[in-house]
Amino acid sequence: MNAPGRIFASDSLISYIREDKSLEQVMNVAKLPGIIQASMAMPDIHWGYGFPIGGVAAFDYEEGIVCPGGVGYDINCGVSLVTTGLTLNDIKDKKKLLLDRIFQKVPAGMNKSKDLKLTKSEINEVLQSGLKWAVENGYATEADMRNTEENGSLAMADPEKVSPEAISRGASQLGTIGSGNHFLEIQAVDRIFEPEISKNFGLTGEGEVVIMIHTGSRGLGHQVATDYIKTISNSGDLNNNLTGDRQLNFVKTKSKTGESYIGAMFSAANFGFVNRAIIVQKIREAFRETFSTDVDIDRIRTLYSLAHNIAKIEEHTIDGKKRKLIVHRKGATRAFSGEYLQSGNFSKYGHPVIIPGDMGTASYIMVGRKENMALSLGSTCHGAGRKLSRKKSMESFNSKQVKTDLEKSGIYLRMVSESTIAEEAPGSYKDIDEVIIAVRDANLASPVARNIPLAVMKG
DNA sequence: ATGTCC
Repeated sequence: MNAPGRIFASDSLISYIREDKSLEQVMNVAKLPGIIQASMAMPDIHWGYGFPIGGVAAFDYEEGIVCPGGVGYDINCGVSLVTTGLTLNDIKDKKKLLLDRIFQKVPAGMNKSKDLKLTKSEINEVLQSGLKWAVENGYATEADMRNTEENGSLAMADPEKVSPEAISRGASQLGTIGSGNHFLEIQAVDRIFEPEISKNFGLTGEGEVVIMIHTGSRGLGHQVATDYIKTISNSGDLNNNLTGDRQLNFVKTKSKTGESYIGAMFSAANFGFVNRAIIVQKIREAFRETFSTDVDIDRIRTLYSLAHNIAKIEEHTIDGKKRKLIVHRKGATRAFSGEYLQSGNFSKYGHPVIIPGDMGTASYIMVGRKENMALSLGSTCHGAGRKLSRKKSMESFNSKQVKTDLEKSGIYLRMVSESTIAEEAPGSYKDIDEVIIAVRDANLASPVARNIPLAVMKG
């Protein structure tokens, strides 16, 4: 190993890590050349391809490497949270109608977008400029853009490095949810822990209705990851893999392939930001149709949108020296404090950090602690983290039973595929409250608010 | 995660 492993967990959460191969994966990542500080893992860590899900690893940007497996297949898988200004009481009679409308407008599962098919040159613009394209074309507001990581527009994106196959897969997937753990959920703010910060984030108070979107760059990002993992493993260079696991292939950032991957990965990330923003627009339409003039559409706002599968170029202080690093976060969320951000909307407390739970349990809005820069390169968890493999979940849960149980708790469920529901049953995941306590006690991030689900749609 | 197979 070229660096130690550093796992953030509580006594009870560490027991899950002993049960799967994620500890071995933390060790594999630690073998990568030039790894800075440590191969890190968040409390929701679990087994993934190559890197563990919940892993963080950084390398020098100029001299070091980039590893597509350290980002994963769903590039810019991430979360957006939308505030409505409405209370639980305002929507109680229309909860089902609202979710039905959204379900009608936002394709999930294998379904594609019917009304939004882009030409090749339009897709190139999406990949190049992300949310800037969405704002210019009426698919997002200026405020949506301001409240998105990097304004939803990664400048180093290079659409020419995205294969035609990836582009064709993405062509009719903007504004879609997908399947697996992706979802759209109507929630209510259940508890506010930090009233000052929650106000700064744009929350009105306990009981406010909010909407959470969890999706990424769909087939487009998946194809980008597949393309580059294949290119690197077929390059014949025996020095780009030390572990035998091709999902841990790496290349020098400044090599031709390294620069191409970064340009393609950032393009896919821009696509992911636009994907979530278009879903926000569809939510606005659904509110307008459901509440007519009773609701102020301008009040439907993006609280924040951010990625938890991405590699970013960031400046960090390492051994007292400022260095430009490429920080891989796979199933880990950026959580920068106000001190680090210095300017912009959230420079007072830090940017909002959105942490989804599984369906049926709570989700959190958090804020990064300044101590986390030295501890985790400004990172925190990305969710509850799986406890059972997809296969084990399918064997253990029955989708009809899951739906009945959710409805008993007052949670309305719309789904495309029954098997996804069994795969994603709440019992497949760790206890989100436990993960949040571990993150808080490790000084990575503090809870600002806790949300509970009212209605959920899945692929 | 994923047109769950090149």
